[in-house]
Amino acid sequence: MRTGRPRSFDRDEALEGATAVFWEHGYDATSIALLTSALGIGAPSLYAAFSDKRALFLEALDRYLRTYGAFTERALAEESNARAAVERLLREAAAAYSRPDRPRGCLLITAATNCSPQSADIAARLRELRAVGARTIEDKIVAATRAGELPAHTDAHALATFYAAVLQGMSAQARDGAAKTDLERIAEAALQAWPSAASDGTDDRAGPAHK
Amino acid sequence: MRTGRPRSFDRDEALEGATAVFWEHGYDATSIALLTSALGIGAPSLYAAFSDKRALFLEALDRYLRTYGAFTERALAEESNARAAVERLLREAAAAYSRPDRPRGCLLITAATNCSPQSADIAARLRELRAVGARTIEDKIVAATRAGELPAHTDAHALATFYAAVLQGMSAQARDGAAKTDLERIAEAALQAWPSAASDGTDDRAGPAHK
DNA sequence: GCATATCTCTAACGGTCGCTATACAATTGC
DNA sequence: GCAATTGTATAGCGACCGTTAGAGATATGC
Repeated sequence: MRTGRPRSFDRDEALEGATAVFWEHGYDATSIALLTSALGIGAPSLYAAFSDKRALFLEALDRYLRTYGAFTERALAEESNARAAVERLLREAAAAYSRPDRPRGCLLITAATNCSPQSADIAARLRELRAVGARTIEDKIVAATRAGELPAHTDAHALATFYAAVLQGMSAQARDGAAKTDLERIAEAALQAWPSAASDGTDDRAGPAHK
Repeated sequence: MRTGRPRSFDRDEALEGATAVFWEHGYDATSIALLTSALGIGAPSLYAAFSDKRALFLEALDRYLRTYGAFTERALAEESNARAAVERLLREAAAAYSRPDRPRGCLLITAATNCSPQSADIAARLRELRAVGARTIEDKIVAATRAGELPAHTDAHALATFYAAVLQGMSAQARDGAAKTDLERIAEAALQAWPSAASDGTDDRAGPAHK
């Protein structure tokens, strides 16, 4: 067994708590004092377990994406139909962003919206990860278009950017206090922009999703 | 004439500069040092002219809403047709959020997304102003519904919340580096959710905007 | 028991935060 | 000219920032 005085707290529990604080206040506005008081541990213990604030945030982010935020990848991977995947994505986001037992909105979207110049790299990292997510949606749409599920002239990039924007808007609305049903209605409205299968690419209603 | 040593800078120019800094970094992440170096004036001059950081922000916010952000109110007030008003609102937002000579996105939407507990009142104020904006859209939709411009069963609150979310999503996308054309395509896609005039309230395509 | 290893606590580091006292500069009124 | 008034520059306030040294606590190995 490992020698020395054992840690007085559960590391994963602390990481969970830190995730919640970062989720609520974002990277810059979360101070070490806020973290230590929320976790009930001293600063030296926190530093011994997680190196420093930046590393702790990145680990919390990673954990978030593998748990609370994993529904996005799952929806896109598990649904074979692209429209069903996006619908599930939006509906699960409506639920995930408004859960009463968790901070509202999405950590990936909100945690580094306002940041000082010295944490610009954190903001850049989150932006990059959001771009990966948007790209995953776009790839799904491209594949569906090739499979004939969508009109041949579908502008996958524009459509993916639209749904990425809707997710960001839903996160913002959740933070502004929107109810789960409000978010669900946003999701339903956004699905109206999905190009109809009957479209031949000249249909005005599907305009923005075509070139 | 006014006695004493004259101010060495133009107050309104300084306010303009401060607006840009707050717009870029948000309230909390904007330090006095960042402001004074950007404006080229000393801290005592800034405090003499604007009281303190909070008052300066609120004044910059007020100025922003009367200038850069005024297009929202204008679009809703000047267009008699609700659909035309929302379309103009979204298109002007696409342009306003991506102007190369200004910070990207919307100050009202982004300036207090991440904030420490001690600036919670600033965040609350911005949230309140956003709610007023959403309410203005909702009122426009209610009036249009009464005028027969929209189906009688139109859910004005849901539709207004959707477009408020789209604006927030467009602002986020602009901050993430989306091009003006990307934002325009988001606007076009969002307009697909507008209930068709021919709808009788049982049309599935207009579902989310009806009760 | 004792050495060793690891964690926790108190206290404090240098740096930056928002903000301001004080001294000096520049103007008007007379 | 000189008093009065107001802005600017330097320098520093107390508070908090992220972070860590040093001392004490608590486990294992033998």
